[in-house]
Amino acid sequence: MARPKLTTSPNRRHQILEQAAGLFKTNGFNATTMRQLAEQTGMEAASLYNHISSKEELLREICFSVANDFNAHLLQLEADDSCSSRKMEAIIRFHIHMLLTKYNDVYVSNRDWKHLKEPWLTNFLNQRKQYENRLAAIIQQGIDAGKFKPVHPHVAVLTILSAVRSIEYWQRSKKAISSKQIADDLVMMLLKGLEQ
Amino acid sequence: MARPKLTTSPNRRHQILEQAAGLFKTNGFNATTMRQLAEQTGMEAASLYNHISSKEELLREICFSVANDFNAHLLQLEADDSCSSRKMEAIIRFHIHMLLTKYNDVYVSNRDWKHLKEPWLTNFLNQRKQYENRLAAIIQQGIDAGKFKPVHPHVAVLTILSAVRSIEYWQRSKKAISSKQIADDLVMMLLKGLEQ
DNA sequence: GCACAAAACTAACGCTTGTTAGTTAATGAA
DNA sequence: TTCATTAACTAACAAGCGTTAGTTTTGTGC
Repeated sequence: MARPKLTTSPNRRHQILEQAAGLFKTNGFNATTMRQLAEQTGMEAASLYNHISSKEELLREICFSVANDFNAHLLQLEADDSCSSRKMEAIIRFHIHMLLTKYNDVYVSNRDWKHLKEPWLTNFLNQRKQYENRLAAIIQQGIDAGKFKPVHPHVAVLTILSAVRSIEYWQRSKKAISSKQIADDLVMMLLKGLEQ
Repeated sequence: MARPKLTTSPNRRHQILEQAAGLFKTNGFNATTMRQLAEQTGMEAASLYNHISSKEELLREICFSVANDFNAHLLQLEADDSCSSRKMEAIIRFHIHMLLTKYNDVYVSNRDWKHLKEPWLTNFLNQRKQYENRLAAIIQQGIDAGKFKPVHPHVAVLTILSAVRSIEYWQRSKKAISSKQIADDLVMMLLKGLEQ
């Protein structure tokens, strides 16, 4: 009667997920084959299906893991009573932190979410839209308080989120400039502007 | 002895290229099939090869056409003797203008250049790196003149280029906010910052 | 050592892909 | 008319894909 086994099974699955994130990042979701992934994890392609149910499931776990992290952080920040400026700085720094610590996952989630299947695709997009709306609300509060320039809040949100993604380019050659320097420059530029 | 024909041939080829850009933008390069492209242009997949030599050739023409436009504009701007701030604003506005007027091409070039084959891939990357270096030089001049904050110029370049790509998200639903408003907000945020 | 489930394997299926080969109808110059 | 050229067609190939089926090995609890 099916006793639980407690072998290395959960580790193995986690290991597959990590390798998948690396391959997805490097080659893209579509261009990554199950045979490549199998080779990296030291087994045959068919054997992967003892641990996962489909290729898309791997992508799904990556995307929603990242989405959950961002949602959790924002939820915690919204409860805070600091001013809009500090909140926006915290958000920018958290995005940078996520890109630095979970580079593969965030990169794949940013680029390959289109390959999610329904109903998860719709769910993912709804979560993202909600996230952007909540950021826009924070910016609107800053504008109302006279702390931010009267730009359209949604434009500001997308500008900031796009700008933060420039970190993706630095992750590869992060020797030349320190992560802290990049993060500080980014926060400065986005909040105070490039001009003196 | 092979007299030139002057049929509709060049138009047909140009039409294929336009449809390809649209499909690449919507579905991505890999996910776009020659049979889809054939259907859109009203012929069979095999017939396309009377006008083009490969699928990648279509991508190549798109990418290098965009690269040429950006290079030409920068070359012209460098000859100008306006200050660094005006130059950077002109660059930002030109990127926005390109995204608005050649949306499909710029979008595809930004995302799908990875699928170029050698030696064009290397050539494309070299051109892009050179372009970024020339932008960084302009920013460095601004810093030296005390007009820009002393951020690392390459960080500033990538931040600005990434931020400008947020326009991609607006192109779809451009009814809510006017293009001019978005462009002005973007220039303001990047040069003067979000904070008042 | 026996039973049994987890996890590996081999083999193959069904489908899609970009592209080629060979053929046919239309067009325009000589 | 003749004849070369263009541009369409049909058919098919060779390769690669994700996935399934069926089988064998491995490891642990009793």
